[in-house]
Amino acid sequence: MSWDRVYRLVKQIPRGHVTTYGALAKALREPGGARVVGYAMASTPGGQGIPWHRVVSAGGKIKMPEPHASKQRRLLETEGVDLSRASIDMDRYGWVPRRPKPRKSKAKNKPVT
DNA sequence: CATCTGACGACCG
DNA sequence: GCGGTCGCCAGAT
Repeated sequence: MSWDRVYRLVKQIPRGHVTTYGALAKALREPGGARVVGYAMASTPGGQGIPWHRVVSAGGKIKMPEPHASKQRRLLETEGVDLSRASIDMDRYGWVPRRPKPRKSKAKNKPVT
């Protein structure tokens, strides 16, 4: 799993919606790589059009060192996401990332069956 | 090449 | 419902 894949998925998040690190990881078939996704966000070059603020932790809660947390909340509110609750209403704003294309590493020709 | 860290997730108390 | 611990994968040193 490369971060590049994560970035690509995050960029697909529609405005006004959010997803979770785990959801992205699962979308990439890496259920245990949730932290890798988060780490990828932390490493976001910035200015690359990557809406990292649309990515929250499981349950729709924002967990991250300030000042990013505050900034994320403000950005989400700007997109119309209701942060009034203790956690974001994933049932309402939760967006499920699509499978980009589960490429099996190399385009290895499958020997005729 | 081996070891530590890290925008996390799930479970236990 | 909240805080602490272990496990997870990939990168950086």
